[in-house]
Amino acid sequence: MLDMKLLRENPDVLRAALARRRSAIALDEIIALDASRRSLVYEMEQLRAEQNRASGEIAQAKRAKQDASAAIAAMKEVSDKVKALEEREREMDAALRAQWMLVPNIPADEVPDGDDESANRLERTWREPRSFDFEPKDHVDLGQSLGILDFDGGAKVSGARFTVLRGAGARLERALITYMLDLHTLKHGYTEILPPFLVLGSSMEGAGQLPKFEQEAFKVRDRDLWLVPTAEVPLTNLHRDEIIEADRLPIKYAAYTPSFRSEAGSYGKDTRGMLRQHQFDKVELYKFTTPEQSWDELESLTRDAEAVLQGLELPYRVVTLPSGDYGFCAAMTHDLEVWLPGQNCYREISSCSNCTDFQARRANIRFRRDKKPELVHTLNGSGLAVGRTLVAIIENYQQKDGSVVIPNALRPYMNGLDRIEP
RNA sequence: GGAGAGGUGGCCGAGUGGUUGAAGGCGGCGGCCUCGAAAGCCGUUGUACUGCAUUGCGGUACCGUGGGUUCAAAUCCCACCCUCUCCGCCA
Repeated sequence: MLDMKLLRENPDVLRAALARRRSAIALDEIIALDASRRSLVYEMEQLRAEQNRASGEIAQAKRAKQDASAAIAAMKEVSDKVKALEEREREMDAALRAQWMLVPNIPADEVPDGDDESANRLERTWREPRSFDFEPKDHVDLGQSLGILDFDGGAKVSGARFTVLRGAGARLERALITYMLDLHTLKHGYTEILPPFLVLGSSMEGAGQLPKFEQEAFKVRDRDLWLVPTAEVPLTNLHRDEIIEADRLPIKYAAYTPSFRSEAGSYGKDTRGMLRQHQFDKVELYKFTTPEQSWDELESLTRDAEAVLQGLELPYRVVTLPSGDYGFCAAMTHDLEVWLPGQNCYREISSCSNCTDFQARRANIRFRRDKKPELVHTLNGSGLAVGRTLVAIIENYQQKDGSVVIPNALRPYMNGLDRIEP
């Protein structure tokens, strides 16, 4: 949620920013709604002030055993008026809030202008893609012939976009989770969190998932509980409605959770394999910082995520998303894209964003350094998407005979196993 | 799932329907005292929105949440949420 002051004091700046973001929000409507609500509130408060004044007088009269029935009768009228105004104010406030909640964060100035991923700005590339002296297969063929990826089993048990991992494949997924958490907690100074995988609707709102992305999320029937689409949701809400002492910042969390996404609107996209699933494991990095720190912290968070790929020796590149391609809460996003030989392209494996104060305002997360509490900045990034990392390992470490070599860094987590063979 | 207790400011804890933003205490901040500190004493101490105003002075709201009664609600009524205790069930 943006600061409403932006709407009142700098509507043109806001309009330009939203245009840059390719957002089709009807600002004029919101501006008009806000103005009429505010004049209504002013009128109501005048009447309330009168009520309070008269109420004191009535109390005094009663104490002095004087008759106050005239004043009480007069106040009855004022009271009715206030109630009517309250009713209207409630409606207008709800309408205004509903619309304002749909306004996305605005991109930072440094974000390149452009519509979609073709306008990505390449920041850096790490390692050249490996050259094969045979035709590399994709993870589907490899995983099935190795008996570690069971797509039929996933479909049988849960339908489309679910995969069952077996044997060394399941072990590899678990090894990756532990490896990533160890790296971030032991080397990068993050505190490990294991949050609930079901959260309240209010938590989804606090993190910006609702109301806009309702159809993207899975909900428990008849209860106000949602399956987390990312650990970002519980992590954001961990400090909801808090005022954090400034010397505790930055707070850095690393959390493993599965992520549940309905992937509505992506029918026919990535249907083969396990690149796009309804459930995937992810280790998420999350930071609460001061406004001054947040841009540096975005860079270090991105580096922390990169360290996972470097540790696994997987070739990747880092891009900055263009203005028209932003997540709802993000002011700037770096994507990490890993090279997938089986797809012959780079694919997103992590998305690292500075949400500035957008989430913090919704979730009411502040810090105090002087007298006045100020909103924190929040940042999040995958460190990494575990399922896609598994895919990247299978495809990048495949051998001519169809086996897959285990990256050195993971062998301690695989009980010394150095290769998965049929 | 059954029975009971309770939710008040950063924390603890009072609060008869009428100058209650809310006693008291703790903590925090400022000061006195001291070579310095502790103790003691004095003072101060929320958030949001908003009007005038640019150190400041007002207004409104906020006592789990949402409704209701009333001229007036922390206080009365209703619903819901959460926490705790006991019983049952369960990994």
